[in-house]
Parts: sequence; C-alpha cells; structure tokens
Amino acid sequence: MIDIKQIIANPEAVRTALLKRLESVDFTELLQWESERKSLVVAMENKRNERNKGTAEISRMMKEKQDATTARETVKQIGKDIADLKNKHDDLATRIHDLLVNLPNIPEDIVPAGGKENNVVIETFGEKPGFDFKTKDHVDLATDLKLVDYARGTKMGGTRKWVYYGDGALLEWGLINYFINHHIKNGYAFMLPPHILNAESGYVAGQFPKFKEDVFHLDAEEDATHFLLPTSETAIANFYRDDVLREAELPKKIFSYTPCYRKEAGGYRTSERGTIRGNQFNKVEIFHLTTPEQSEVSFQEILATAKQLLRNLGLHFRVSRLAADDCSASMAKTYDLEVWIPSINDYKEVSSVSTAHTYQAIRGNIRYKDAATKKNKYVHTLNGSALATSRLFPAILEQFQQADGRVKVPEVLVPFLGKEYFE
RNA sequence: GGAGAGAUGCCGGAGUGGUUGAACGGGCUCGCCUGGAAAGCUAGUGUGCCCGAAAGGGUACCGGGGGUUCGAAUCCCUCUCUCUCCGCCA
Repeated sequence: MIDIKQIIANPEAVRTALLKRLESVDFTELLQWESERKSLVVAMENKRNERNKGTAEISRMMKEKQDATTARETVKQIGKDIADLKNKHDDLATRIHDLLVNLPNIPEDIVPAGGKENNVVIETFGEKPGFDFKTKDHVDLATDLKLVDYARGTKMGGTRKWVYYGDGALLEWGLINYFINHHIKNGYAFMLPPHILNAESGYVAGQFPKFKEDVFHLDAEEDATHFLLPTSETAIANFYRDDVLREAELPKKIFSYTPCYRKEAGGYRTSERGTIRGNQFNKVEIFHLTTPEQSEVSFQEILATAKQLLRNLGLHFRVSRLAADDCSASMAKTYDLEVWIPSINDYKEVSSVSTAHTYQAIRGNIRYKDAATKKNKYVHTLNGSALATSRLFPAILEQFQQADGRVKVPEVLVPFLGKEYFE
C-alpha cells in the first residue's frame, strides 16, 4: 500500500508516476477526505480529554460522597458526541483505505510507462542454438524420452496437470536441488512454509484484493479464508508480519522452495502445451528484507543470482525491464528473465525479480528500528525466482537436443542425474 | 469432532470496574564504582495517531471486533489463536 503521507507530501509527483500504469489518477477527493479525517481526530481527542477529566471528577466526588448525578449526565452526553464523531471518522477512514489499497505501487523512474508492449530487453545471454537436423518440440521430446506423462496427469487431475517420472522426475528434482545448494552456499536461510495460507497473508503480499480469483480457495466461496499459495513469496512476505527487526540483522536473505498453485483460467493455446502453463509448478524463490538504502544493492544481487543460474545451465535467455503496467500491482520495478524455447520461437519467463519498496511492508506492518534515530521504519521487500522450473524443463530439452533424439544433460545437473544424456 | 483452561510490555508474571501505560522480577541502555571486568548502586527503557518550529502536550492501544457503563486490562457477546484431556487419523 502506498503511504498516504507520501501522497500528501507530493501529490503531483505520485500522480505523475502512477500515470505510467493507470489511465487516470486524481487525489483531490482523497486529500480532502484525509484533511477532514484529521480534523475529526482532533475534535474526537478533545472530547475524550473532556471525558477523561469528567470521569476523574466523578471518581473524586464519589470518594467524597458527593452527588454526581449532574456530572454523570454531562459526561454521558460527551460520550454520545464522541460516538458520533467516531462514526464519521470511521466512515472516512474506510473510504480512504479502500482507495489506497486499490492503488498499485509507485513505479521507479527507470520503469517505462505503459503495458507489455513497452517492455525493454536490456541484456541477452548466449545465442539461439542452430540445428542442422529436424528438431522436436519439448512435448515430443519429453514423451519420447519418457520424462513427462501429460495424459496420465490430466487423467488424475484434469487439464493443466502433468506427471514427472523416471529421469524426468530426476531432472525436475535435480534443478530444484541445484538451486537450493547454490543459495545455501551463498548464506541464505532456507524456509519451507505452509502451502495453505489465510486471507490476511494474501492481503499483505498484495495478491488480495485484486487477484483473488487467480488462486485456489479452500473454503466455500462466501467465507473464503484459506487458499493455496500462488508463489512462496506470499508466504515469506508474511513471515515477519508485525515484527520490528534490528537494523543490524538487515538485509535478511531467505529462500524457499514450494510448488505454486494457480488457476490460470482461460483457454488453451498451442504455445502453452506441455508444462509451459500449469495449475501447479515448482519454484525456488529468493526474498530480501532490507533498509531503503540497501534495497537497490539487494535488487541487483537477486538479479545477478538468477542470471548466474541460467548461465550455469548454459541456456540462451534474455533479461527485460517490464513496463509499469506489466509489473504486479505490488511492485515498483520488475525485471523478467526469459528463456528461449525454439519450438515456440519465443522467450518464456523463468524468473521475475521485483522490488516492492515499502508496499508490502506497510500492509504487513514490517519494520526495523533505525539505529541512528531509534525510530521504527518500514523495510523494503524484494523477491525473485531463482528459478521456476516448468519452462526451464522444456528449454533444456529443446536447446540441448541432439540429432539422434537424445538430450544432453547440462553439466551442473549431471551429479544429480548420474548420466550425461537422456536417451 | 467433544470437554476444559488460557491470550497482559523485550521476557517471566501481577492485576477482576475509578490517577494502571500498567505492580514485582529478569533483560537491555546510560552513568557511578573498577587498572579492567563482575558484583553493587543511580537513572532510563513500547507503539500508532494528533497539535507544536522545538521543548512539550493530548489521545489510543493489556490477542481482534462489538457491547454494557459517567468510567473497562478488569463485566458481557463474538472471532482468532495457544495449551491439556478424549475421539478420529496419514
């Protein structure tokens, strides 16, 4: 959530920045509500002060056995006045909150305005592999090499499900373990959170209220309180909810592994065959909690980590800076890492590295005590996939396929698979 | 699923309607003491919001929400969570 203080301090700057992702932004009403709300707070507190004094007076009179009937009547009326003021105040506060909570994050200066079409490719690694033989796509490769069973997956769970088995399961598990080992070596704390989260967690991470229909709810729709996490970011972002961290323990660096459960409602496309877009996929996620000063360094570190893993796998990929409206609502800046999939003739996202600035911290009340000023301040939260596997799998099969139908195992994964080729 | 108990500050733990933001103990910080430390002693030690240039003042907060009352940490309702016992169970 955007801090209303930031809007009050410089409404025009916030408005201009938000126009990069919204068609129109108007704070006139909001600012008016907020100033009304503040004067109601003053009025209410003055009344409460009166009541506190009156109450003390009644207490004194009672001790001295005086008649306090009149005083009681007076204070009773003050109580009613307070209740009236409180109703007006709460109504305004609700309206202000509703408006704020639906605003997306303020994009950083570097973020291009507009939607997807304005994304900027900033780096490309490796080259598109050239083949002098007739290539197969990932679905055929996975089927022929008996790595993934799509038909039995849908038999068990319906559309958008699949089964990794045999060497396919080993590849999937090898990727996950390779990433996990990498992060452990880099000093990250490993977290295995619950996959079932409550509504509050969805709100804090920013999935709710906007993206409620994209997740799997576990309760009857009318009292939906629990859902399956769509990314472990949702869980980690809530780990320190309502905490005050010491500045010395920042930046906190955490990673986790969970499946991600997403509805992905809508029609099927040829380009999304196989494991490209499913209801459940595996992801290793990195998360940082930092001071505002450390924030950009952390962003670069997460980005560098994701890039390093892809380079170590030997894949051709690119890095894009997303335009404002293509970033998730909670995020101020997002870079996507996209891997080349020859059969689709396009790049597919395998990692999204983002900074939420204080957007999630404000919702989750996650703060740190500033060592110099002794004041509690909101942390910055950053996250990045490192990495999601469901597009790596097809990319590996297709980019490393051989003329004889075999697929070469990336060197770093050989120890996990105990072989150099899928055959 | 059934029965009961509970949720208070950084921690432990008092407090069952009237100067209680909260006894007492521990921890931590500052200072004194010391060659240095320990012990001992002194003082201090929550957060949000509002007013104020500041000093400071006001207000709210004892799991969340609502109610009773002149007045609620204390009484009532409700929700969430924790613990104990029983049942069921991978």
